[in-house]
Amino acid sequence: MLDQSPQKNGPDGKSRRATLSRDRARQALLKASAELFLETGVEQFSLRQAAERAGQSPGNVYNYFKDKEDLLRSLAHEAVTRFNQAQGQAVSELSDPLERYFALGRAYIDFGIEHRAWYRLLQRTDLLMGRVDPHGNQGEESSFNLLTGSLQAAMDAGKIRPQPLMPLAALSWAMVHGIVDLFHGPLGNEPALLPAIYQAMNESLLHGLLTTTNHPPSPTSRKKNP
Amino acid sequence: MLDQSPQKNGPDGKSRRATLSRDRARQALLKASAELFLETGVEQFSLRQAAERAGQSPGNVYNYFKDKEDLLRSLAHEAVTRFNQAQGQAVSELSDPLERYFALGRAYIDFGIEHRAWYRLLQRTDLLMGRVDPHGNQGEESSFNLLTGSLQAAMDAGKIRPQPLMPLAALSWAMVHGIVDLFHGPLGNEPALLPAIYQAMNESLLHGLLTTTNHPPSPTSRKKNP
DNA sequence: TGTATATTCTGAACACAGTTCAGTGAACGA
DNA sequence: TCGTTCACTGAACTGTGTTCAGAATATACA
Repeated sequence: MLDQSPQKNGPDGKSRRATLSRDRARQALLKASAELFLETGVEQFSLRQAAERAGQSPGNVYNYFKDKEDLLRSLAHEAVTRFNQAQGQAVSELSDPLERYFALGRAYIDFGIEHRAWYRLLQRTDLLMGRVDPHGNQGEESSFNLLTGSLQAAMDAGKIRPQPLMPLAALSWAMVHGIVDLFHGPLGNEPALLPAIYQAMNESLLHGLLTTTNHPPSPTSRKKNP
Repeated sequence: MLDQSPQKNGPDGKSRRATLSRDRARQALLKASAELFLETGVEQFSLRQAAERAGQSPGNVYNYFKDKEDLLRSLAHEAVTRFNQAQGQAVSELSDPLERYFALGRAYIDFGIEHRAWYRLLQRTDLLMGRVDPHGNQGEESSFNLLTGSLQAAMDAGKIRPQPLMPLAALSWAMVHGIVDLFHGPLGNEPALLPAIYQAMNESLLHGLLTTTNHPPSPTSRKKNP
């Protein structure tokens, strides 16, 4: 029931030209919005400016979108597609689950840093990682499923210690998202740190921080005072 | 030169009463703002409503703050103090560097989730982790220094593998921030995941994800194709 | 005390935001 | 050609941050 365009297909599909015009106007609005959005970012984005750029009156926007948030959500569909493509492409030629896992993380971070405006839009509209699938695209797999899939495969193959899947997936998500967010903010002036952070992330995740003979703990129990 | 209150102390300190009144009005404004802020959050916070709540006219705010952003920054000072206190308290009775490290992370996440509004304000004003020290408080140590300090101490004590400090600190920061941000957004409905994420974070960071005999890599070089 | 000066504060105004809606005008089917 | 439909405009409403002339008030000096 997520029809944000009140397409009232009259009986026997009448008013075809009108519908076409509808689509064209809506598309023009989306295109102008995307343009403006890339210039201003989410925070500064203005409905009126978008409408003006599309050659329409402000009020007309509400014939196509419920409100500003709805327009942004529709915009975000485009971003979600790009993001999913980036994620899919990152692992398209990799079969080793661990390699896929790290490639996903790297692609995630690269996308978030390179397409800052889009990423922030995805974040704002809760469309990140495809946990809320916008238009149920059957073709491309949800990014979150790619992540959980690679982790589960790595466990099944005995490459990483068996453990609950969701916490580990969420933790991985939090890591890459946190890195992106830090580079959008307080670390924005130090892009040179990124490669070193990559390395720290890889080594820490793979081998842990400890130096000594770390008797790998059993998956369930853990001692408190070593 | 960050005097946001244009205190023009005339020669020989005249107009004492006026200055006192200034402080009271400013304080009333800050108090009302904090109240309103906790109800609305950063995004919905309104200058006019804050002024009205403080019994002042909207324009008068600009006698005490440069603009809305400046008022929010001043508000954030309060939050930064609370945050630093939480961080300091978390490690006040711990001496083991690794314990301090994990306690900091846990306190960070707890603060971010419990005091959502304050945390988002800190994030927005770039005051998080005290990298930009607002009022140079000598008494309390910067939170970021607490983090780097515990990591450096852990390395010095030979508890964790030696490696560049800043990337690891940034990575740790990104992790906890990412977790907080995810629970502010897409994971907001699943607070039950948090303890499991804690455990995944601890075990992954300590021992790594790998199962097998992971010959701990030398600190500098790392093979690419094992 | 009375007067002059300085400071605090108000209230109206401006530009811009999102949103609503009565009315216009053009395309459409009959 | 006539009605009907429907995309669209343009004005209006509320609320935002911000500015500023001037009122109100407190201070300093006589």
